[in-house]
Amino acid sequence: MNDSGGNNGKKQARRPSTERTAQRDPERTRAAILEAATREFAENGMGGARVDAIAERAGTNKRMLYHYFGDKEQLYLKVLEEAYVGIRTAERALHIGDRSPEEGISELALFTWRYFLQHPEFLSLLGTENLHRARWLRQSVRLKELHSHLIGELSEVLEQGKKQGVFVETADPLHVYLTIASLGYFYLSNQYTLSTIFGRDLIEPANLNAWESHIVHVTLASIKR
Amino acid sequence: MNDSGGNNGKKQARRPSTERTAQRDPERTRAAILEAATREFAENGMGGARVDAIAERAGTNKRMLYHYFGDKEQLYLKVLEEAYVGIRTAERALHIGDRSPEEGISELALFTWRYFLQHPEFLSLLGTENLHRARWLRQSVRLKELHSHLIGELSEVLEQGKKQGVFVETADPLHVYLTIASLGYFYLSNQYTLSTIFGRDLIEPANLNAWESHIVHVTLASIKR
DNA sequence: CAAGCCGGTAACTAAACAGTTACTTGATGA
DNA sequence: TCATCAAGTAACTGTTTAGTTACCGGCTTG
Repeated sequence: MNDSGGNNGKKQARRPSTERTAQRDPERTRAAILEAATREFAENGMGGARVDAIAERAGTNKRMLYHYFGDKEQLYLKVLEEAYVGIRTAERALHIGDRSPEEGISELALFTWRYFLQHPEFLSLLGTENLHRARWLRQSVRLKELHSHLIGELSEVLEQGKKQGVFVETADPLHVYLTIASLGYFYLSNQYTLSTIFGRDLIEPANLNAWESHIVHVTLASIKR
Repeated sequence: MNDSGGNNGKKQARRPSTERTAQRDPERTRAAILEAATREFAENGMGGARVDAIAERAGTNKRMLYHYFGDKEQLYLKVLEEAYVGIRTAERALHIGDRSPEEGISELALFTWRYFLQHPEFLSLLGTENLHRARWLRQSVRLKELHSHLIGELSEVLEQGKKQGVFVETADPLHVYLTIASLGYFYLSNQYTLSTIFGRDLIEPANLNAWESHIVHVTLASIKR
């Protein structure tokens, strides 16, 4: 009775691993798990993502995942935080106040659109997090201060434009940002249902370029005097 | 040894049900399942929705769900189709060509915004379906013709506006619709993360009203000559 | 130079899950 | 008045899943 099965309630010794151990590299393993998790959560949502799939994608196993990140929920929050840090960091490098107000707004709109286009996983993660009513994001302490900078800088550009008489007095920084983000987010995140129901391939380069111009046009038209 | 458990591999007779059977009503049961499924899928996505939870919410059991709808995927597609039929049916009742072109566009924008506001489950279902790249919607035969009417009617309104000289010649019906839908969809579907990161409660009535006006303003500003 | 810690593996477990089966009940029409 | 079929119940099953445990081995340090 040395074989597997048949001994109730008692653990039995496992066969020792005979495979050669891969080179150790904690940082690499951690980063691989985070990247694999980003893809898995983006493709399948929080509910559909599989811990086994993440471990396999990362070329490691579940034990390491739990070792570095605690559990599935904490790993998910880490992924979400990193995604936000990514876009806000790139945004800061823009310095939209350096040129004319109109160019500043146009630059922000173009940046946002292109960032969304190049980071579909960011859009997916936002979608998943909102499905769950920001349940995990709300727990994050890191992220609240990350966003005041954006609104502050945008506010300055708008003020300058108002002073120069090119923007209307009612232009509001949050509204302007939400307008830019709305137009980019919806077009890209909903491209699959939209392409299906309207029978037009929205991701085709000609259509993408047209929408890019449209975003800049709409944003400026809504605030120009 | 007549008790439960202990006889391997062989089925045993089940105790007959002693509970009183509820009144039979196939239509009611079917409708209850569909409504419960709509809520469950909207709240948890396709991956997170539980068949047991749907049955319980509908006040019935899994057997009936499989009896009426085949399986989880077919039920989900039915829910999605009904959601689209719902908005497109309400939209048709608008007759946006009956007044001036400007009023027509404004009416469509207001209708879309208010419909989104009153049907959060529709937005959630779109989000889930797009996460899966319209995997199920693509299989639907019913829905493709449902949308040509919308674009057709919108196109007529725009043409009339161009003829009257109030709209620019470049105004495109799909772009106009996508603009309206973008501004409504993003604000509402992403309200939870947005409220969290910007520290402002977007669902507060004052903010909702401001955004409603904003949508109409932006849409018209983008096409007015 | 050995002891123990840290990075790593793979098998294991309890619970949850989609889907099925065995059976009951009520209505209808021949 | 009974055969038949549709509506309904609840227990069951095979599989998947998040999370755990037992064990391994190289590197660092006392």
